[in-house]
Amino acid sequence: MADKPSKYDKRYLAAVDAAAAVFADKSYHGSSTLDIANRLDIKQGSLYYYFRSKEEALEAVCLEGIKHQVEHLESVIAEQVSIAEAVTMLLRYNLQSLMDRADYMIVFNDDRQAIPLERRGRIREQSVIYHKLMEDLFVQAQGQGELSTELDPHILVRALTGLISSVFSWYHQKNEIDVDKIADQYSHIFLSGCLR
Amino acid sequence: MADKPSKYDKRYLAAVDAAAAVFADKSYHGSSTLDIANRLDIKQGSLYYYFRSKEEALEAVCLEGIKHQVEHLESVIAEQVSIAEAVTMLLRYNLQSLMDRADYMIVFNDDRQAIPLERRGRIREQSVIYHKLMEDLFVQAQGQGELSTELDPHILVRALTGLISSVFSWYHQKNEIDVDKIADQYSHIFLSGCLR
DNA sequence: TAGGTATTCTATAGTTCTATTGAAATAAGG
DNA sequence: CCTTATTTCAATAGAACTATAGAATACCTA
Repeated sequence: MADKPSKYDKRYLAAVDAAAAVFADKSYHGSSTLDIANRLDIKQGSLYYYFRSKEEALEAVCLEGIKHQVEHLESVIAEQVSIAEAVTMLLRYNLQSLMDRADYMIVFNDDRQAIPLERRGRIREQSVIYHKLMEDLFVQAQGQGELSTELDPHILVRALTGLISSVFSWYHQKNEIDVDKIADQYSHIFLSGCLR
Repeated sequence: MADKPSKYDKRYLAAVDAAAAVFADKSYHGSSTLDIANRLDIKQGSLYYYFRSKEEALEAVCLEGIKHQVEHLESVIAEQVSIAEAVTMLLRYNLQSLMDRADYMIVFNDDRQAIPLERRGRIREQSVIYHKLMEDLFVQAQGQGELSTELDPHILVRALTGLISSVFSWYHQKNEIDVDKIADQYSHIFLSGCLR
Protein backbone atom coordinates (compact mmCIF):
# COMPACT_ATOMS: atom_id res chain seq x y z
CA MET A 1 0.00 0.00 0.00
CA ALA A 2 2.35 2.72 1.19
CA ASP A 3 4.83 2.91 -1.64
CA LYS A 4 8.16 4.42 -0.79
CA PRO A 5 7.87 8.10 -1.57
CA SER A 6 9.22 9.02 -4.97
CA LYS A 7 11.73 11.80 -5.38
CA TYR A 8 8.87 13.94 -6.61
CA ASP A 9 6.93 13.29 -3.42
CA LYS A 10 9.86 14.24 -1.26
CA ARG A 11 10.55 17.41 -3.19
CA TYR A 12 6.88 18.29 -3.17
CA LEU A 13 6.77 18.00 0.61
CA ALA A 14 9.91 20.10 0.85
CA ALA A 15 8.21 22.72 -1.30
CA VAL A 16 5.12 22.76 0.93
CA ASP A 17 7.38 23.06 3.93
CA ALA A 18 9.30 25.96 2.43
CA ALA A 19 6.04 27.70 1.59
CA ALA A 20 4.86 27.22 5.17
CA ALA A 21 8.03 28.71 6.56
CA VAL A 22 7.95 31.72 4.25
CA PHE A 23 4.24 32.40 4.70
CA ALA A 24 4.55 32.09 8.47
CA ASP A 25 7.38 34.60 8.43
CA LYS A 26 6.01 37.24 6.09
CA SER A 27 2.34 36.33 5.63
CA TYR A 28 0.92 35.06 2.38
CA HIS A 29 0.48 38.38 0.62
CA GLY A 30 3.75 39.64 2.03
CA SER A 31 5.83 36.85 0.52
CA SER A 32 6.69 36.09 -3.06
CA THR A 33 7.25 32.91 -4.97
CA LEU A 34 10.85 34.06 -5.21
CA ASP A 35 11.14 33.88 -1.42
CA ILE A 36 9.90 30.29 -1.45
CA ALA A 37 12.20 29.29 -4.28
CA ASN A 38 15.21 30.85 -2.53
CA ARG A 39 14.50 28.81 0.55
CA LEU A 40 14.44 25.66 -1.58
CA ASP A 41 17.56 26.71 -3.48
CA ILE A 42 15.87 26.54 -6.81
CA LYS A 43 14.89 29.23 -9.30
CA GLN A 44 11.58 31.03 -9.00
CA GLY A 45 10.09 29.52 -12.13
CA SER A 46 10.95 25.98 -11.06
CA LEU A 47 8.42 26.18 -8.27
CA TYR A 48 5.69 25.84 -10.86
CA TYR A 49 6.74 22.29 -11.45
CA TYR A 50 5.23 21.54 -8.03
CA PHE A 51 2.44 24.11 -7.75
CA ARG A 52 0.06 25.38 -10.35
CA SER A 53 -0.09 28.68 -8.48
CA LYS A 54 0.89 30.45 -5.30
CA GLU A 55 -2.64 29.98 -4.01
CA GLU A 56 -2.37 26.24 -4.45
CA ALA A 57 0.69 26.27 -2.22
CA LEU A 58 -1.20 28.17 0.44
CA GLU A 59 -4.04 25.71 0.28
CA ALA A 60 -1.66 22.79 0.68
CA VAL A 61 -0.08 24.40 3.75
CA CYS A 62 -3.43 25.14 5.34
CA LEU A 63 -4.82 21.68 4.74
CA GLU A 64 -1.75 20.17 6.32
CA GLY A 65 -2.20 22.63 9.18
CA ILE A 66 -5.71 21.59 10.13
CA LYS A 67 -5.55 17.89 9.28
CA HIS A 68 -3.81 16.82 12.48
CA GLN A 69 -6.09 18.93 14.65
CA VAL A 70 -9.22 17.27 13.31
CA GLU A 71 -7.68 13.83 13.62
CA HIS A 72 -6.66 14.53 17.18
CA LEU A 73 -10.08 15.80 18.15
CA GLU A 74 -11.62 12.64 16.69
CA SER A 75 -9.25 10.47 18.67
CA VAL A 76 -10.05 12.35 21.88
CA ILE A 77 -13.75 11.84 21.30
CA ALA A 78 -13.21 8.14 20.60
CA GLU A 79 -11.55 7.76 23.98
CA GLN A 80 -14.77 8.68 25.78
CA VAL A 81 -12.96 10.50 28.56
CA SER A 82 -14.54 13.12 30.79
CA ILE A 83 -15.00 16.60 29.39
CA ALA A 84 -12.33 17.89 31.75
CA GLU A 85 -9.80 15.43 30.43
CA ALA A 86 -10.84 16.12 26.86
CA VAL A 87 -10.32 19.87 27.24
CA THR A 88 -6.93 19.35 28.82
CA MET A 89 -5.86 16.99 26.07
CA LEU A 90 -6.93 19.43 23.39
CA LEU A 91 -5.05 22.31 24.91
CA ARG A 92 -1.92 20.26 25.41
CA TYR A 93 -1.99 18.96 21.88
CA ASN A 94 -2.44 22.40 20.42
CA LEU A 95 0.36 23.90 22.43
CA GLN A 96 2.60 21.00 21.51
CA SER A 97 1.68 21.34 17.84
CA LEU A 98 2.65 24.97 18.04
CA MET A 99 6.08 23.87 19.14
CA ASP A 100 6.39 21.05 16.62
CA ARG A 101 4.76 22.46 13.50
CA ALA A 102 4.67 26.15 14.20
CA ASP A 103 4.78 27.26 10.57
CA TYR A 104 1.74 25.27 9.53
CA MET A 105 -0.22 26.32 12.59
CA ILE A 106 0.61 29.98 12.12
CA VAL A 107 -0.23 30.00 8.43
CA PHE A 108 -3.51 28.23 9.01
CA ASN A 109 -4.35 30.66 11.76
CA ASP A 110 -3.32 33.89 10.03
CA ASP A 111 -3.64 33.33 6.31
CA ARG A 112 -6.39 30.87 5.58
CA GLN A 113 -8.74 33.73 4.74
CA ALA A 114 -6.40 34.67 1.89
CA ILE A 115 -7.51 31.59 -0.02
CA PRO A 116 -10.06 32.82 -2.53
CA LEU A 117 -13.62 31.78 -1.82
CA GLU A 118 -13.92 29.38 -4.72
CA ARG A 119 -10.94 27.42 -3.43
CA ARG A 120 -11.83 27.56 0.23
CA GLY A 121 -14.23 24.65 0.18
CA ARG A 122 -11.93 21.95 1.49
CA ILE A 123 -10.59 24.11 4.30
CA ARG A 124 -14.04 25.24 5.38
CA GLU A 125 -15.17 21.64 5.32
CA GLN A 126 -12.49 20.68 7.83
CA SER A 127 -13.19 23.74 9.97
CA VAL A 128 -16.88 22.96 10.08
CA ILE A 129 -16.16 19.36 11.04
CA TYR A 130 -13.86 20.53 13.80
CA HIS A 131 -16.42 22.93 15.25
CA LYS A 132 -19.22 20.41 14.95
CA LEU A 133 -17.23 17.71 16.72
CA MET A 134 -16.40 20.06 19.54
CA GLU A 135 -19.96 21.23 19.87
CA ASP A 136 -21.18 17.63 20.06
CA LEU A 137 -18.63 16.99 22.77
CA PHE A 138 -20.06 19.82 24.85
CA VAL A 139 -23.68 18.90 24.23
CA GLN A 140 -22.98 15.35 25.31
CA ALA A 141 -21.21 16.56 28.46
CA GLN A 142 -24.19 18.75 29.25
CA GLY A 143 -26.47 15.77 28.78
CA GLN A 144 -24.41 13.80 31.25
CA GLY A 145 -24.55 16.59 33.80
CA GLU A 146 -20.86 17.32 33.61
CA LEU A 147 -21.28 20.77 32.16
CA SER A 148 -23.48 23.68 33.13
CA THR A 149 -26.52 23.66 30.87
CA GLU A 150 -26.86 27.40 31.13
CA LEU A 151 -23.99 27.92 28.76
CA ASP A 152 -24.71 27.98 25.05
CA PRO A 153 -22.66 25.18 23.43
CA HIS A 154 -21.95 27.45 20.52
CA ILE A 155 -20.40 29.99 22.87
CA LEU A 156 -18.42 27.26 24.58
CA VAL A 157 -16.94 26.24 21.24
CA ARG A 158 -15.90 29.79 20.43
CA ALA A 159 -14.51 30.37 23.87
CA LEU A 160 -12.38 27.25 23.75
CA THR A 161 -11.15 27.86 20.22
CA GLY A 162 -10.34 31.42 21.28
CA LEU A 163 -8.35 30.10 24.19
CA ILE A 164 -6.64 27.68 21.86
CA SER A 165 -5.73 30.48 19.46
CA SER A 166 -4.24 32.40 22.30
CA VAL A 167 -1.52 29.80 22.64
CA PHE A 168 -0.04 31.30 19.49
CA SER A 169 1.03 34.26 21.54
CA TRP A 170 3.53 31.99 23.28
CA TYR A 171 5.36 31.32 20.10
CA HIS A 172 7.80 34.20 20.15
CA GLN A 173 8.66 33.50 23.77
CA LYS A 174 12.39 33.86 24.42
CA ASN A 175 12.85 31.25 27.12
CA GLU A 176 11.77 27.65 26.95
CA ILE A 177 8.15 27.24 27.95
CA ASP A 178 6.59 24.52 30.01
CA VAL A 179 3.90 23.22 27.70
CA ASP A 180 2.11 21.12 30.29
CA LYS A 181 2.02 23.83 32.91
CA ILE A 182 0.56 26.35 30.51
CA ALA A 183 -1.97 23.93 29.06
CA ASP A 184 -3.07 22.85 32.54
CA GLN A 185 -3.59 26.41 33.70
CA TYR A 186 -5.56 27.21 30.57
CA SER A 187 -7.81 24.21 31.12
CA HIS A 188 -8.23 25.10 34.75
CA ILE A 189 -9.44 28.55 33.73
CA PHE A 190 -11.81 27.16 31.15
CA LEU A 191 -13.16 24.43 33.39
CA SER A 192 -13.22 25.99 36.83
CA GLY A 193 -12.59 29.67 36.28
CA CYS A 194 -10.02 31.82 37.97
CA LEU A 195 -12.00 33.07 40.93
CA ARG A 196 -10.93 31.89 44.32
CA MET B 1 -9.37 74.39 22.49
CA ALA B 2 -11.16 72.01 20.18
CA ASP B 3 -11.22 73.93 16.90
CA LYS B 4 -13.85 72.93 14.45
CA PRO B 5 -12.31 70.34 12.17
CA SER B 6 -11.02 71.75 8.92
CA LYS B 7 -12.01 70.23 5.62
CA TYR B 8 -8.60 68.62 5.56
CA ASP B 9 -9.24 67.00 8.93
CA LYS B 10 -12.55 65.61 7.81
CA ARG B 11 -11.15 64.25 4.59
CA TYR B 12 -8.18 62.81 6.41
CA LEU B 13 -10.49 60.93 8.74
CA ALA B 14 -12.51 59.74 5.78
CA ALA B 15 -9.30 58.46 4.23
CA VAL B 16 -8.33 56.58 7.38
CA ASP B 17 -11.80 55.14 7.49
CA ALA B 18 -11.65 54.01 3.88
CA ALA B 19 -8.28 52.41 4.52
CA ALA B 20 -9.70 50.60 7.53
CA ALA B 21 -12.61 49.28 5.50
CA VAL B 22 -10.44 48.08 2.64
CA PHE B 23 -7.76 46.54 4.86
CA ALA B 24 -10.40 44.78 6.94
CA ASP B 25 -11.93 43.36 3.79
CA LYS B 26 -8.85 42.20 1.90
CA SER B 27 -6.01 42.46 4.43
CA TYR B 28 -3.21 44.98 4.17
CA HIS B 29 -1.04 43.18 1.66
CA GLY B 30 -4.08 42.07 -0.27
CA SER B 31 -5.37 45.57 -0.90
CA SER B 32 -4.00 48.34 -3.05
CA THR B 33 -3.98 52.09 -2.76
CA LEU B 34 -6.29 52.01 -5.76
CA ASP B 35 -8.88 50.13 -3.70
CA ILE B 36 -8.74 52.78 -1.01
CA ALA B 37 -8.96 55.62 -3.51
CA ASN B 38 -11.95 54.03 -5.23
CA ARG B 39 -13.78 53.82 -1.95
CA LEU B 40 -13.15 57.52 -1.41
CA ASP B 41 -14.09 58.36 -5.00
CA ILE B 42 -10.80 59.98 -5.72
CA LYS B 43 -7.94 58.98 -7.99
CA GLN B 44 -5.21 56.69 -6.72
CA GLY B 45 -2.50 59.34 -6.74
CA SER B 46 -4.62 61.79 -4.73
CA LEU B 47 -4.38 59.55 -1.69
CA TYR B 48 -0.81 60.69 -1.26
CA TYR B 49 -2.05 64.12 -0.33
CA TYR B 50 -3.18 62.51 2.94
CA PHE B 51 -0.67 59.71 3.45
CA ARG B 52 3.02 59.67 2.79
CA SER B 53 2.77 55.93 2.15
CA LYS B 54 0.48 52.94 2.36
CA GLU B 55 2.24 51.90 5.55
CA GLU B 56 1.44 55.21 7.17
CA ALA B 57 -2.23 54.57 6.48
CA LEU B 58 -2.01 51.18 8.14
CA GLU B 59 -0.32 52.68 11.17
CA ALA B 60 -3.05 55.31 11.49
CA VAL B 61 -5.76 52.65 11.35
CA CYS B 62 -4.05 50.46 13.93
CA LEU B 63 -3.42 53.32 16.35
CA GLU B 64 -7.05 54.30 16.14
CA GLY B 65 -7.91 50.64 16.66
CA ILE B 66 -6.10 50.22 19.97
CA LYS B 67 -6.52 53.72 21.41
CA HIS B 68 -10.05 53.20 22.69
CA GLN B 69 -9.23 49.82 24.19
CA VAL B 70 -6.40 51.20 26.30
CA GLU B 71 -8.51 54.15 27.39
CA HIS B 72 -11.34 51.86 28.35
CA LEU B 73 -9.10 49.55 30.35
CA GLU B 74 -7.73 52.57 32.21
CA SER B 75 -11.22 53.76 33.03
CA VAL B 76 -12.20 50.31 34.30
CA ILE B 77 -9.18 50.24 36.58
CA ALA B 78 -9.96 53.71 37.85
CA GLU B 79 -13.39 52.55 38.91
CA GLN B 80 -11.91 50.12 41.44
CA VAL B 81 -14.59 47.53 40.84
CA SER B 82 -14.22 43.84 41.66
CA ILE B 83 -12.26 41.70 39.27
CA ALA B 84 -15.43 39.94 38.23
CA GLU B 85 -17.04 43.20 37.23
CA ALA B 86 -13.88 44.37 35.52
CA VAL B 87 -13.69 41.25 33.37
CA THR B 88 -17.33 41.54 32.41
CA MET B 89 -16.94 45.19 31.49
CA LEU B 90 -13.93 44.44 29.34
CA LEU B 91 -15.65 41.69 27.44
CA ARG B 92 -18.76 43.75 26.89
CA TYR B 93 -16.79 46.72 25.66
CA ASN B 94 -14.78 44.63 23.26
CA LEU B 95 -17.81 42.92 21.82
CA GLN B 96 -19.56 46.26 21.48
CA SER B 97 -16.49 47.79 19.81
CA LEU B 98 -16.52 44.95 17.35
CA MET B 99 -20.05 45.94 16.42
CA ASP B 100 -19.34 49.67 16.31
CA ARG B 101 -15.88 49.89 14.84
CA ALA B 102 -15.40 46.49 13.29
CA ASP B 103 -12.98 47.59 10.59
CA TYR B 104 -10.50 49.14 12.98
CA MET B 105 -10.68 46.20 15.36
CA ILE B 106 -10.18 43.68 12.60
CA VAL B 107 -7.26 45.50 11.03
CA PHE B 108 -5.55 45.93 14.37
CA ASN B 109 -6.06 42.27 15.12
CA ASP B 110 -5.05 40.84 11.76
CA ASP B 111 -2.62 43.26 10.18
CA ARG B 112 -0.66 45.09 12.81
CA GLN B 113 2.29 42.78 12.28
CA ALA B 114 2.51 44.07 8.70
CA ILE B 115 3.81 47.38 9.99
CA PRO B 116 7.56 47.29 9.49
CA LEU B 117 9.55 46.99 12.69
CA GLU B 118 10.99 50.48 12.55
CA ARG B 119 7.52 51.95 12.51
CA ARG B 120 5.97 49.60 15.02
CA GLY B 121 7.14 51.44 18.10
CA ARG B 122 4.00 53.37 18.87
CA ILE B 123 1.73 50.38 18.41
CA ARG B 124 3.91 48.12 20.54
CA GLU B 125 3.99 50.80 23.18
CA GLN B 126 0.21 50.76 23.44
CA SER B 127 0.08 46.96 23.39
CA VAL B 128 2.61 46.73 26.17
CA ILE B 129 0.68 49.26 28.23
CA TYR B 130 -2.51 47.29 27.69
CA HIS B 131 -0.98 44.01 28.79
CA LYS B 132 0.77 45.60 31.75
CA LEU B 133 -2.43 47.24 32.96
CA MET B 134 -4.28 43.99 32.74
CA GLU B 135 -1.56 42.06 34.52
CA ASP B 136 -1.55 44.62 37.36
CA LEU B 137 -5.29 44.21 37.62
CA PHE B 138 -4.91 40.47 38.12
CA VAL B 139 -2.01 40.77 40.54
CA GLN B 140 -3.98 43.19 42.65
CA ALA B 141 -7.00 40.88 42.63
CA GLN B 142 -4.80 38.03 43.74
CA GLY B 143 -3.44 40.22 46.56
CA GLN B 144 -6.97 40.89 47.72
CA GLY B 145 -7.83 37.23 47.70
CA GLU B 146 -10.34 37.54 44.89
CA LEU B 147 -8.36 35.45 42.46
CA SER B 148 -6.67 32.09 42.78
CA THR B 149 -2.98 32.66 43.42
CA GLU B 150 -2.07 29.41 41.76
CA LEU B 151 -2.63 30.91 38.35
CA ASP B 152 0.24 32.73 36.72
CA PRO B 153 -0.88 36.34 36.05
CA HIS B 154 0.88 36.24 32.72
CA ILE B 155 -1.18 33.23 31.69
CA LEU B 156 -4.33 34.95 32.91
CA VAL B 157 -3.58 37.92 30.66
CA ARG B 158 -3.07 35.72 27.63
CA ALA B 159 -6.14 33.68 28.38
CA LEU B 160 -8.34 36.74 28.68
CA THR B 161 -6.93 38.44 25.61
CA GLY B 162 -7.42 35.15 23.78
CA LEU B 163 -11.01 35.08 24.87
CA ILE B 164 -11.37 38.68 23.82
CA SER B 165 -9.93 37.92 20.38
CA SER B 166 -12.40 35.13 20.00
CA VAL B 167 -15.22 37.64 19.91
CA PHE B 168 -14.02 38.46 16.41
CA SER B 169 -15.45 35.19 15.27
CA TRP B 170 -18.91 36.61 15.91
CA TYR B 171 -18.45 39.29 13.34
CA HIS B 172 -19.66 37.46 10.28
CA GLN B 173 -22.72 36.21 12.13
CA LYS B 174 -25.83 36.38 9.97
CA ASN B 175 -28.46 37.11 12.58
CA GLU B 176 -28.35 39.89 15.13
CA ILE B 177 -26.36 38.91 18.17
CA ASP B 178 -27.07 39.63 21.80
CA VAL B 179 -23.90 41.36 22.90
CA ASP B 180 -24.63 41.27 26.59
CA LYS B 181 -25.61 37.62 26.65
CA ILE B 182 -22.46 36.59 24.86
CA ALA B 183 -20.20 38.79 26.96
CA ASP B 184 -21.77 37.52 30.15
CA GLN B 185 -21.33 33.89 29.20
CA TYR B 186 -17.72 34.52 28.25
CA SER B 187 -17.04 36.16 31.60
CA HIS B 188 -18.79 33.37 33.39
CA ILE B 189 -16.52 30.87 31.72
CA PHE B 190 -13.41 32.89 32.50
CA LEU B 191 -14.40 33.58 36.10
CA SER B 192 -16.16 30.42 37.20
CA GLY B 193 -15.49 27.91 34.48
CA CYS B 194 -18.00 25.79 32.67
CA LEU B 195 -18.11 22.72 34.87
CA ARG B 196 -21.26 22.08 36.75
C1' DT C 1 -14.40 89.04 -8.66
C1' DA C 2 -9.25 88.59 -8.38
C1' DG C 3 -5.66 86.25 -6.22
C1' DG C 4 -4.02 82.84 -3.58
C1' DT C 5 -4.38 78.43 -1.22
C1' DA C 6 -6.13 73.77 -0.83
C1' DT C 7 -7.40 69.76 -3.09
C1' DT C 8 -7.62 66.58 -6.84
C1' DC C 9 -6.23 64.94 -11.35
C1' DT C 10 -3.30 63.12 -15.23
C1' DA C 11 0.50 60.81 -16.56
C1' DT C 12 4.19 58.10 -15.77
C1' DA C 13 8.76 56.17 -13.99
C1' DG C 14 10.28 52.42 -11.96
C1' DT C 15 9.69 48.27 -9.44
C1' DT C 16 8.02 43.83 -8.31
C1' DC C 17 5.49 39.90 -9.05
C1' DT C 18 3.10 35.72 -11.18
C1' DA C 19 3.02 32.47 -14.51
C1' DT C 20 4.51 30.48 -19.06
C1' DT C 21 7.51 28.35 -22.42
C1' DG C 22 11.01 25.86 -24.50
C1' DA C 23 15.58 24.51 -23.75
C1' DA C 24 19.12 22.51 -20.78
C1' DA C 25 20.71 19.60 -17.34
C1' DT C 26 20.35 15.72 -14.53
C1' DA C 27 19.01 11.20 -13.16
C1' DA C 28 17.26 6.50 -14.22
C1' DG C 29 16.85 2.25 -16.73
C1' DG C 30 18.19 -1.14 -19.79
C1' DC D 1 26.65 3.91 -23.04
C1' DC D 2 22.50 5.28 -25.07
C1' DT D 3 17.70 6.42 -24.48
C1' DT D 4 14.06 8.29 -22.14
C1' DA D 5 11.79 10.55 -18.38
C1' DT D 6 12.27 13.77 -14.72
C1' DT D 7 13.63 17.94 -12.86
C1' DT D 8 15.54 22.50 -13.15
C1' DC D 9 16.77 26.69 -15.55
C1' DA D 10 16.82 31.00 -18.35
C1' DA D 11 14.27 34.43 -20.24
C1' DT D 12 10.43 37.02 -20.48
C1' DA D 13 5.45 38.63 -21.28
C1' DG D 14 2.30 40.95 -19.06
C1' DA D 15 0.01 42.73 -15.22
C1' DA D 16 -0.29 45.30 -10.96
C1' DC D 17 1.35 48.39 -7.79
C1' DT D 18 3.64 52.43 -5.21
C1' DA D 19 5.01 56.88 -5.28
C1' DT D 20 6.12 61.35 -7.60
C1' DA D 21 5.58 65.68 -10.18
C1' DG D 22 3.37 69.13 -12.36
C1' DA D 23 -1.08 70.68 -14.28
C1' DA D 24 -5.87 71.61 -13.40
C1' DT D 25 -9.67 72.71 -10.68
C1' DA D 26 -12.27 74.01 -6.59
C1' DC D 27 -12.60 76.87 -2.67
C1' DC D 28 -12.11 80.86 0.14
C1' DT D 29 -11.28 85.52 1.52
C1' DA D 30 -10.63 90.07 0.80
